Amino acid sequence: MAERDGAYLQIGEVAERTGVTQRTLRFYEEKGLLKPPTRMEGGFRLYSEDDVRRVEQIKRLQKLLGLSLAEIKEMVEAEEIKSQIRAEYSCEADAEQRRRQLLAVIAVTEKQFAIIN
Amino acid sequence: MAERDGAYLQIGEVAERTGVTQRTLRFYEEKGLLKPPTRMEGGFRLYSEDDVRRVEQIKRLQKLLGLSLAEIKEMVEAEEIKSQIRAEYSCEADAEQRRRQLLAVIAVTEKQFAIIN
DNA sequence: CTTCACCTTGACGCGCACGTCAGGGCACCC
DNA sequence: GGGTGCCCTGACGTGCGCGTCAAGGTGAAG
Repeated sequence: MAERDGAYLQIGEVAERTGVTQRTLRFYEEKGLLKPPTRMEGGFRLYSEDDVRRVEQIKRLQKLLGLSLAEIKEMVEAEEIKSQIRAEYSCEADAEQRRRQLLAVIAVTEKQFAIIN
Repeated sequence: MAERDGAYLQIGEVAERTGVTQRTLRFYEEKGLLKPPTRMEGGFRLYSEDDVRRVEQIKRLQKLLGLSLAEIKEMVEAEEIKSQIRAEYSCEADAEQRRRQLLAVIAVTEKQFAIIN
């Protein structure tokens, strides 16, 4: 039943690509940071490119901003809701995205201010 | 032997001012993030305003940039060396400070870039 | 000299973010 | 059917950054 084999990745490949361990990927799933991926009949996890991008986003938020996984989870859940909204009201979702970018810029600017004193 | 009493603070006052606990102050000292403060005869710690500023700097680096205490310790030690150099070659030290500010700005800009994608 | 708030040094505990086995199943190739 | 390599789920271990007692010393007031 393997349709478009190349589009899905096993956990080991995702680990190698993103630089996190398999344990970490399962841990993120357990904590609700990654949605449970599809599985093959045997139970092996099959990740999409979207999942890979989300892992990279998590790493960025964690390493660059020092956010906890709980905080990142909230952001991820907000993303979920946002994309659901976008599916129905696209222009509102775009505004939401712009607002989020601005908030990020503001946060960074505050940091800059604090560092320079 | 108490000359200029008001210039020195006990650990409880520092804790209240900076918003960290007494435990945290002792922990930072233990880990080399704060230099051992002067003591009164009985053993009570006496902190200077400089110490207070350093605690606030540590909190900034920790909360805003998500640095580990080990990383912050390295920065603090670099500060130490820098101020020693400044005592001897002041113009060179100023250049060093400007370089550090620029490095901070670059770090922040990289973060900004990463967040916006 | 007593009282009471504040301080001291251990030492154990805890939540987070995983690491690291143990014991077993699955996929694919020969 | 037998390897070989990748995967599965527990479950316990680990380092960091402190929190939290325990047991006792200090300092200033009365």
